[in-house]
Amino acid sequence: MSTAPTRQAAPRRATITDVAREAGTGKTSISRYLNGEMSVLSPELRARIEAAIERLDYQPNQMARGLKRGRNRLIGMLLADLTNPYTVEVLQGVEAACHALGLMPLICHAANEVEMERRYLQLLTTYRVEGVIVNALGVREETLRPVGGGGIPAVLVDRSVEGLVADIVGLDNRAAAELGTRHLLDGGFRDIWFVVQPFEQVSSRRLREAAFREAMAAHEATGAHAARGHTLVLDLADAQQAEQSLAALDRAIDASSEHPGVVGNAERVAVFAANAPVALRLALHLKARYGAGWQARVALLSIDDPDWAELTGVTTIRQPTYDIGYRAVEFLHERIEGVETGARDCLLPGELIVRASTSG
Amino acid sequence: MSTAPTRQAAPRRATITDVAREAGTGKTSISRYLNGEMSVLSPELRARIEAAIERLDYQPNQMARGLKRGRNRLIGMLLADLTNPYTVEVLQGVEAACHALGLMPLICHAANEVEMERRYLQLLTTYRVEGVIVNALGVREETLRPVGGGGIPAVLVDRSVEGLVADIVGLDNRAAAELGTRHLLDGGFRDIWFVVQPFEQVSSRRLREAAFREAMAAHEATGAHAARGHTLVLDLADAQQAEQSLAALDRAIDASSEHPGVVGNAERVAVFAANAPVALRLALHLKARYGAGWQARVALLSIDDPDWAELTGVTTIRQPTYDIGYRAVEFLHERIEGVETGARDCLLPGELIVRASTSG
DNA sequence: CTGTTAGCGCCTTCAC
DNA sequence: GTGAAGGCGCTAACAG
Repeated sequence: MSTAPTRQAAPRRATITDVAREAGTGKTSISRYLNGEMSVLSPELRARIEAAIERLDYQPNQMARGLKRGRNRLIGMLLADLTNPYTVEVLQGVEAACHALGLMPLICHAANEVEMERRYLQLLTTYRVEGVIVNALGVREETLRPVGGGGIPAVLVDRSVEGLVADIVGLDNRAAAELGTRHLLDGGFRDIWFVVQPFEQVSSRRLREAAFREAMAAHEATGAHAARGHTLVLDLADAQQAEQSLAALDRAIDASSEHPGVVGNAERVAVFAANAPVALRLALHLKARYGAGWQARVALLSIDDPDWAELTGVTTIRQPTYDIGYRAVEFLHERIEGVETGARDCLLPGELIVRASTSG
Repeated sequence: MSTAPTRQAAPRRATITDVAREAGTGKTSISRYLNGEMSVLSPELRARIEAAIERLDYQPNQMARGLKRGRNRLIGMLLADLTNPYTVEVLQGVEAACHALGLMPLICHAANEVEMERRYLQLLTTYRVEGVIVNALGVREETLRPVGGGGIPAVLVDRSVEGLVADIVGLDNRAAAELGTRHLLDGGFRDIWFVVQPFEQVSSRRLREAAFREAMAAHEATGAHAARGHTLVLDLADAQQAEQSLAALDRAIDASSEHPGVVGNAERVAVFAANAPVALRLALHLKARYGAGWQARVALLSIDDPDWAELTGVTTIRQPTYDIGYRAVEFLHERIEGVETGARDCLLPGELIVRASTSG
């Protein structure tokens, strides 16, 4: 009458067969029980199964189920950069939606390396994820080929991928950039610098920059006070380039005013950061150069609303990050379930949060 | 001679059987090829296999391999709170180590909800992960039971779990808290508030608080200038409680000095935040209450070194987060490979980064 | 209502 | 060197 083995070394997890034996029935009934087909089970059998499962601490093997059913409820989530708060916030929405839909996200962090991205993508297909949510680096369509037509369903977040037709959800970049630019213009700023990372590859950056220029041009056309707009490319991954860019900005600031603190917005340089990482880099640089009072010299405005914006009083345009993540999963889920509509765009609006930086 | 089907609807991924047929051989040889047993394959066959794989764009199904081999190279990573920059940084180390060791991390975010944590843990075992890295909430051992003895290998990050014996890697909390306290004491501060989230459940918080008190006591014993230490519990999840705590702090600050800006450290209140989320909450509150010049009133020091610390000139104790994540995976890997040593502790040192906040 | 029979895609003896 | 057969844990027809 040996009940429990004394040595608990590697107590191989109970399988469906074990449970069947324990309950004195066949595997089928167990399977039915697991899949909630209760109506087809006599209360008596059901009770026995319940007991057996309990006794053996049985938990069905998802891998095996997946293998058999051809769907494992796994989806991939490819992230370009987790140090960007935007990404983490989106992730929260993704997690929540996955949970609600019974999906399990496999999170992969490319850490801004294209090669990593490629490897992860391939790894994900190897695990037979049912779909992928991609917040891509500026990669080519070919890297994503397996994902697009004929491949596994994909939905893009924030940025599109050249040549790849897929659902995309993200900020309404045009509206957001315009909103910010207009806010600055309305505030009386006449010298506005739009600072953005190299944007050829990344659609959202491209769109923001273009919208900025258009908004400036539109303002020009109204004949209101003259204002000059500049686009400054800041490559956060290239120290050399970054230094140069920042130096150019410094020159503009130095030229704009010799009397910090007593100038109106018309004399103050406004800097419009295309996203939080850029804004942070700018703020750190400006503080290092102009001291704690740097904001008297420069008005910073940023797309994205990181922690420190409130703390430093920087005006921002907050993205509906949680919703972006949530919607992305919903879209993907629909695709997985077989929806065949053409590629959809889901553009969510940003929210302007005015703080001291642009009101001074 | 139909080569490619015109309709690419759902081109079921090629299986090992397809490849075998395409290469005109048996599945066994394909399997051998996949597992790198090249020496046992004639160059000729090997070439044919290579070609077939190429032609079919074949990628072995990890799930099936896992099912057969009993190991799927998946590990779970349970995170208490992704909004804490600490977590993200640790994650980077984890990702890197996984990559190096051929593991695939399944990342789960409990978002500070114990119930979520439980669910994810159960989900992870369901996917038959080979091990788990846990940055737990203040949960009971029972929740983690499946993980500990007899269950799947686990290694803890940052906090221990009561009653659970497992490897743990994290900051040397005692040394870090002592380092910070001494820095404050050396700076001449006489009124020091240690602010920490409810710490009964979380070992790292408990250790930091205890070390703080001990350091204060030790200072007392030296007979140097008198200094008072207070522990303030700040529950970030409870608005009511938080308000009260902050009010208590405010009273202390108000009492300490009526002449902001002209006081030395002896008159200035020092606040030692047990981690970044606490520090942020404090900074936001203090700024709201005392305005942009709040740092003239209060000296803030924090364990953790978030983005905004440099920007606002706050002194910090930086944790070796990347290494923590990396080591955690290494430990886990060893366990997976069968290492049976007793539970190990890996305590890594923090680094004091002195900024303006504590030098004024 | 319940059990039996085939596989899902892959690896692993064990023969040829 | 190579291939056929069996089984990992589970589900999905089919019978009873």
